Amino acid sequence: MKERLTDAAMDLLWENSYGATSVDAICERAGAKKGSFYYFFKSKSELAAAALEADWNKKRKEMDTIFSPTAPPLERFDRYFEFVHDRLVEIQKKCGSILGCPLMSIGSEVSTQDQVVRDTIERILDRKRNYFVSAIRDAHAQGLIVAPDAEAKAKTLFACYIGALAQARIQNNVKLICGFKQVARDVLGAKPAEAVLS
Amino acid sequence: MKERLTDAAMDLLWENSYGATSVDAICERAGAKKGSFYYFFKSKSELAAAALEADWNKKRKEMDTIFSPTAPPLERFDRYFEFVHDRLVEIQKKCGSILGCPLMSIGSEVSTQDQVVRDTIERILDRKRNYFVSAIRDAHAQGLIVAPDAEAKAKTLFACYIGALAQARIQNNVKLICGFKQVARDVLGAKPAEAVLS
DNA sequence: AAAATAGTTGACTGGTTGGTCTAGCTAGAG
DNA sequence: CTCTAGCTAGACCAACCAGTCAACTATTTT
Repeated sequence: MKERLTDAAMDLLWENSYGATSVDAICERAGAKKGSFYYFFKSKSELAAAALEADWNKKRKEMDTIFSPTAPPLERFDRYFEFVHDRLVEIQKKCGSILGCPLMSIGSEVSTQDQVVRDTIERILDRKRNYFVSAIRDAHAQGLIVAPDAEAKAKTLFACYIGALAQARIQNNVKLICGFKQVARDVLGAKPAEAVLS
Repeated sequence: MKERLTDAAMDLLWENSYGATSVDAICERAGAKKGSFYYFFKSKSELAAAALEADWNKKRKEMDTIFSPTAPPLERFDRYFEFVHDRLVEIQKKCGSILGCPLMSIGSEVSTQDQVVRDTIERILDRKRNYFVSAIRDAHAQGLIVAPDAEAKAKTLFACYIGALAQARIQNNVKLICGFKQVARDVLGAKPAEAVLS
């Protein structure tokens, strides 16, 4: 039941927003009653934090696969952005909209109002960013890009990435993400794929 | 009074969020009564749209100055990002938080729920992006950067920019914006300022 | 001065919100 | 069979929500 609740919450939070998602609605979708909700979670904001954390744990394995150190560093990004794109399109089929990044939309909604959720989001964003950092570090070490400060480069790319996702959500337009693989290479300062061979 | 209402709405929407901003709160801050509110606006969402539009009109002149075609194209960006930074810091002093870009946070909050506000935001974002496009076009024409597709480049830079703002809000951290001038130059593929002279 | 227009007031409504509480259910251990 | 711990049911609450309305005042227009 606890899992059903976090799943339902995640769906609704992502599709709508924190403010527009009521506890009643979450319960209804999860097939639970109010009593169960407040048995497992002591507030709406704690549920949101738990839902985000649970969601992250589900995605973690895929992230580990995609960003596996055995893959060529720049390919990791290609595969990641392709993966995200495919998933967003799939969700768009279900719910009619490009939903972007939940951490981003929920994060900027609640950041001034809910410290618990904000902290959770910050933590998860940081973990995600770390995948970027090590891929960039590896790419630099292999001479594929010039990025002596991998942290800074990762921050830039990450900002660019969530910015693109945010725009995709606002405009309900997937195109921005389609072409993001190339944008990422530009931002990283990588030569285009074919040029690397020559 | 109408202006007082849009101003109050803008403040509260930016500092908090759409969902967390009640009509009562807007009225209280504007020193108006409910009746007046609904005399001028027929709904909360219409007020939000009006507030965003009014806010844009206030900023427009400054944008025109900063992005004046008489200024060297890359300097326009420098001055713009500096301007945004200063303003965000100033607001942080008042309200304690880095608030990022209101279009962004409100936009991704309401995008799936409120078509009126969403359309307004999309329109304003587009106008903003256009300043980027022409500056990039000019920079390309003057050989300062290589950007044959100015539109695409502008989209990338813009995504990067609002992504950085979003992160700044979520983390309540201004550092990301401090260094954004340099990031922008990297994304644009410009040589560092001193190198241009040599 | 009369009439029309523009803006203001605050009490009001019906519905929803996040959250509480208690009584009861159910499955497994003794 | 009984006891108990984990869980569920759903009625309930005060606060708050967006939005309405008829009555009022101030300003212009005629």
